[in-house]
Amino acid sequence: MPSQNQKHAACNWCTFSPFCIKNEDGPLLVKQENLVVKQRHYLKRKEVLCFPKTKFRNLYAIQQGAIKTFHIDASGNELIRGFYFSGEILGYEAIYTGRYLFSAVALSETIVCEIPYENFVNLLHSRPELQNRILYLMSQQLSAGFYLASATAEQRLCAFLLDLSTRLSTSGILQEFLFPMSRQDIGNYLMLTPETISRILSKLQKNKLIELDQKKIHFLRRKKIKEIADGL
Amino acid sequence: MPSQNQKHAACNWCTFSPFCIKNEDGPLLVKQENLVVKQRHYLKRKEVLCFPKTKFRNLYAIQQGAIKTFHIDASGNELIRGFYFSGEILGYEAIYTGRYLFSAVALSETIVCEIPYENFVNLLHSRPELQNRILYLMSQQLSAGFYLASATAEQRLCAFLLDLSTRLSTSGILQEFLFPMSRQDIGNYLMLTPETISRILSKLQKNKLIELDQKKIHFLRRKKIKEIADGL
DNA sequence: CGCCGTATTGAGCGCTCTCAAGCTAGGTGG
DNA sequence: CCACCTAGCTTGAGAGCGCTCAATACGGCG
Repeated sequence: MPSQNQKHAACNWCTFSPFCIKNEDGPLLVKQENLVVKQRHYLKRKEVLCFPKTKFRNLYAIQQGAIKTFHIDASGNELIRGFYFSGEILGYEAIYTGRYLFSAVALSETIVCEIPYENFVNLLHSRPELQNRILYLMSQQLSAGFYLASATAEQRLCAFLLDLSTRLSTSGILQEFLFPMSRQDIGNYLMLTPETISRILSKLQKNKLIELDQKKIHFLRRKKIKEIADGL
Repeated sequence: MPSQNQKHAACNWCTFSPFCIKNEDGPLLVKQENLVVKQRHYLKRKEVLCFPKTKFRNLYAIQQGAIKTFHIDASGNELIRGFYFSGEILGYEAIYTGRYLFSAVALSETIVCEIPYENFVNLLHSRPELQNRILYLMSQQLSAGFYLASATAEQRLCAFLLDLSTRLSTSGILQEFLFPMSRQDIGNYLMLTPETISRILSKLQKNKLIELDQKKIHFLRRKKIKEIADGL
């Protein structure tokens, strides 16, 4: 379990922070103005945050760690809908149906802030200046993962690597990071098999565009990777 | 140009109607409480509604007709992001960046209601009860096109056909409708070539699951189509 | 150390693409 | 009214990318 004396630095870049009064001690239950009640959950790897078809009650802000959302199709395949990292919000899709559409599980030890939707709505009503912020946040998610439409496996994977490198960094762009998810997860997300992911990563390494060491990836020629992602 | 004396029946099922006072005569400029000003635009086939990178000012409600949004990638391919039909809203993605991300063009003669974003926000501030509605609408778009992740061409196309049949109907589900877009557009949207679309449609017809007559499609065995979409 | 989940690498197959040739429907002008 | 033209659709043959199946290697953890 992550140490509790980290003063929750992640809150500083959480997209939800305008809705949230920071508290450095980080008690499990935080009550502020009776409006947004946050309860922190500490999840172990593979622990489930929510199940599909269960009633939608909370949005979740990822404070630390990583979450994947997915559902299992009729053939038993796991279709990954998205990844969520520090500072990102999960759950907007469920507002529409009133039920969660996907499973959400932790990819590593993860801390999430639970945001009861009812309280969230009440806060929005009482503080309309926050509306623009939430419109902004939801709009942002509408254009997420645009590169999934790219034609080739190499294009999609390169775009995904660049996407990860910006989202996993807390400030600016990283030339080096650790994959929070397995090759299998990457493959499911990009509609490819883990073998294909592995082969392309090996090829990128052979061509000196990246360096790989297990979960660690280091960009050697980011610009070239961007070109591949954009389709030359 | 569509006749103007249709009393705008489309407004009845427009998802945006809670924001909008209906007016049967349909003047080009509608002012209501100085809040949401709608200007109706009559677009001809292939006419452009907005360009990528231009400043975001308006949301658009499709009153009649059909719109496609797309952008051109570095290789010159047209990547289709979505289709919008009667009663649907276009433009949420642009809130985030403040600029339109895509081109939007009419697939046929189309009437759109222009909704200045600034007025829309003002209305939201003054009538917080509409907030839930807009959260609902944006949430809905977050799960649109989920079937794009399906593995095979046949799965994606069958899911697309079912999606179209519900969205093109104004009430309930249609067993018969006209394709508003070309095979090429369908292909671009589903990451397939027009030849593949054509071949699969022919195969579905040969197997007596659908009947085809040019742009017209008729479902003979909807349940079977659903099974294919779901991956058996 | 031995186990098991995950990653890598290889060989062969099949789905979808590419390229190319007809086909159909709608529009235009004589 | 018909000949022609064009754009979009259909159909076919062959190629290639990514999948399947399988063997091996690696690494964390008991």
